[in-house]
Amino acid sequence: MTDHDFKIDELVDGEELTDKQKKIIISAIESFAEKGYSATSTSEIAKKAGVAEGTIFRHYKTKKDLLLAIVAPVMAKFVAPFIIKDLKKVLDQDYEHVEDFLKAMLENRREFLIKNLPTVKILVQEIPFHPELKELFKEHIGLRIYERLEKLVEHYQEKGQIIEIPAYSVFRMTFSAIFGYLIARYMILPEAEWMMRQRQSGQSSSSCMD
Amino acid sequence: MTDHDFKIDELVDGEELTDKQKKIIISAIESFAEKGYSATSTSEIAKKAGVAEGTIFRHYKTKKDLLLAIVAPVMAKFVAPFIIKDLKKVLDQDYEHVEDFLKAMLENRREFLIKNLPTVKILVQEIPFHPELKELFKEHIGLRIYERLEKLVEHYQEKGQIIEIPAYSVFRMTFSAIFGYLIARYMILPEAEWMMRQRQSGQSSSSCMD
Amino acid sequence: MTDHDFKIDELVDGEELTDKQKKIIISAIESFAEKGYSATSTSEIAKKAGVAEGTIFRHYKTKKDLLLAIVAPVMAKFVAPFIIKDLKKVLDQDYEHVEDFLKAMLENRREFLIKNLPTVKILVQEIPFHPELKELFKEHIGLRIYERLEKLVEHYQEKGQIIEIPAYSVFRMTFSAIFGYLIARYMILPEAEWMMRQRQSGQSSSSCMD
Amino acid sequence: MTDHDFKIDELVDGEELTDKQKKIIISAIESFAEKGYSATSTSEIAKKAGVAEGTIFRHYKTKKDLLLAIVAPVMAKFVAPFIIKDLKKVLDQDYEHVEDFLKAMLENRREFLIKNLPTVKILVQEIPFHPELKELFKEHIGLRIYERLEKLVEHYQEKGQIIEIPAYSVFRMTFSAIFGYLIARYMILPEAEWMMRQRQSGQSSSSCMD
DNA sequence: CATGAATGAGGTTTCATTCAT
DNA sequence: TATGAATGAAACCTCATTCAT
Repeated sequence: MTDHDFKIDELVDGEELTDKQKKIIISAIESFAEKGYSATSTSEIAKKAGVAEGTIFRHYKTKKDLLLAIVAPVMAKFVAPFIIKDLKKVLDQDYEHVEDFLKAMLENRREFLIKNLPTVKILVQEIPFHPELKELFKEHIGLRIYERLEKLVEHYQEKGQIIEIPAYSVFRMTFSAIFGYLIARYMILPEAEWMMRQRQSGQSSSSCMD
Repeated sequence: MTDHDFKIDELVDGEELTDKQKKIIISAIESFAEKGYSATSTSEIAKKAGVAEGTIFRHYKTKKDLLLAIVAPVMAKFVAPFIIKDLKKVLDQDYEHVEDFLKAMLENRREFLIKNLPTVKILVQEIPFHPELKELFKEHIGLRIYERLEKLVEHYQEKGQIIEIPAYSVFRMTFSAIFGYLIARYMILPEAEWMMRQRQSGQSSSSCMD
Repeated sequence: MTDHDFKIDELVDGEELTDKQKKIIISAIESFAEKGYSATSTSEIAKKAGVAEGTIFRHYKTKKDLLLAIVAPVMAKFVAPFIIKDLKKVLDQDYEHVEDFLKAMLENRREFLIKNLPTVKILVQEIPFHPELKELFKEHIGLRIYERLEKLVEHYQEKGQIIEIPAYSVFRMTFSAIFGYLIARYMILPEAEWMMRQRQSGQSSSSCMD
Repeated sequence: MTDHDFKIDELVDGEELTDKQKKIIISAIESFAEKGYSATSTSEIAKKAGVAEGTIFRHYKTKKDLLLAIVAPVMAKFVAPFIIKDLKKVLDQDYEHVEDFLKAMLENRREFLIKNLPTVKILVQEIPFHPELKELFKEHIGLRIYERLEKLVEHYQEKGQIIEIPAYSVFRMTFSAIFGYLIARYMILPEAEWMMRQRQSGQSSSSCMD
């Protein structure tokens, strides 16, 4: 599934980007993640990217367009593994138990998150402030994924592995638990380096919970 | 424990605040929570508070001082319940099992979070961008709480209720799980109203997981 | 009637303008008249007025607001003499013949134009490019004056002094003739100093046609 | 005399203009007339013309060159009818009375103006702001026409049809009257569609004064 | 204490123009 | 010849902050 991400990576990022455009994107990601969208100035991005300020606006009509150009692909990539055709069957045969499914999902999305840490950080930080982002998120996650997961929940409920409560409650709880954990673990805690008194480095441990 | 919060409330918030000062704080909280610190202008806050632009700076030397004046108290209130003297004994007698302790803590901090939603939102949103905030957080949470919790972990480890891994690992996992959940459940999901297709209202359910 | 203009002058211009505001208006009039609205930069106006650029925007939210603040009063002043109550009677007794009325009007508005030359110039130059200006003009000139003049035309038609064609045709012809003349004479020709080979100066001659 | 205009049309406009050049000119005329020279951007012209931004500058070194390329021909065309050799004789035999001459001139130049409305509009709008334009105008109108008209005035003064005042005064008055009228009638009034309550359409009436 | 006019640095964006392709 | 990416100066405008009243 990882290679899935990869192909989409190429499709979305590599598509027809001039050299300077790439530099702009990279610089913007760095600065947005570090200081936040509002607190980052376009002149700063330009300087870091080694281009003239005007160049940014040739490629992205506004500063917000630049934000969207950064954040939209990570949404697309985020949903990719859920879009596999006939999801139900595939999962059915792969994962007898919900726990297996959840484990796999956690693992899979954790990898994704680590690989796209700064971009996801920007997305999570900025989503509350930009209606456009909310809309994008709704389209990608809401309308595309939610209904698939709903079926999935019902499937496992039929198998008696999930209690009989509304699917959206299951979803809400699961989402809060899994993504809450990922966000806290990889995006909030790492800022608090002071906590790491013993082992410093972020060993790419593969255990599910560390 | 709720009344505990309350006393501190008075101590910190009510202490010598002029009428205009209160209006400023309220307006600032509203705007910061809605648009973020950087994207909120002081003139906007002044207008919403019904005071002159200069008045803000009479009370808070800089815009960042205003942010700190808002965010510092919620940190203080957040740690309050952990500061009870002789925490060990108290907890020891109250909670035979870790699960009970965790349940109580989750419940207690959930109440706190709900009561201070906008302010906590601001704190969580802005902490990554302001070294001063990180420092404050470190002082409050890090140095005051962490060592207490460490002892607590060791206490439950001695009782055989927690496996023998470094205390900081236990802390990290627990923190990620509990606060990740709270953040996702109360600060991220509520933005996505679209998800609520069936039951709309946020019934103040008291079950631990909803 | 001249003193009429004057009182309005005070009312509109002098009303509550800070010292710097006046300087800004004066500088803006000068620059707009000389180079046109679009070709004049706010920084230029600020420099000429001896104020910071930000000061302009404290008083006029946008550059266009500044233009309107300059141009709106001259419209108001322009219509003033037509707003005298019971216009019909007054004119009736004053001017037996249309020619007398037209002469008086030409003379009167000529004085006005000369006294407000730069501002009127700006108005005439910019009106084609700004829908807001057109709207203002329509309100002031169109709806207020046109109907009064219509009655006037009918009045003189009854007296047999104007041929029986639609009032708006009379108005259009008269307006074109009188104001076309004034514009050409006082706003276009003076730019062509080369033509004045003999007598240079613009003596404030009072003959009706010179 | 109309066909006169035509030949010059070909001479000036058609001379060696590539397809793209024509499109650029047409787009520029449209935009300049609508928004003014300063408020029109070259990129806008390029887009409207369907050419690359750089293409404009391949043909016209600067934006102002483009303006001149548009405005210079209409000046040339404007003077054309006055340049007929032996003007004096021709006019002498054609028009016994000044009134006839003026009538013919008004009629003739009105046709010209209507046929070239957008370009003349640009010329009239921009002339006050561009010394180069004033210079061009002076060369064309001033030095070429003025002296011819001076003779004409003297001719009619000798015939006793014009009072004995300096020729330049006659010229000024006549110019103001005729061109003021044309400008007001065809370039200012048409912007005020609100005035046309009765007859909407601009019937190409041929009466001298409508 | 409170005000709000004033500031000037800095923000985003536009624009005429150049130049390698 | 035509293109359009790149430029950087300058445009309009915002903002946190100061200070005389």
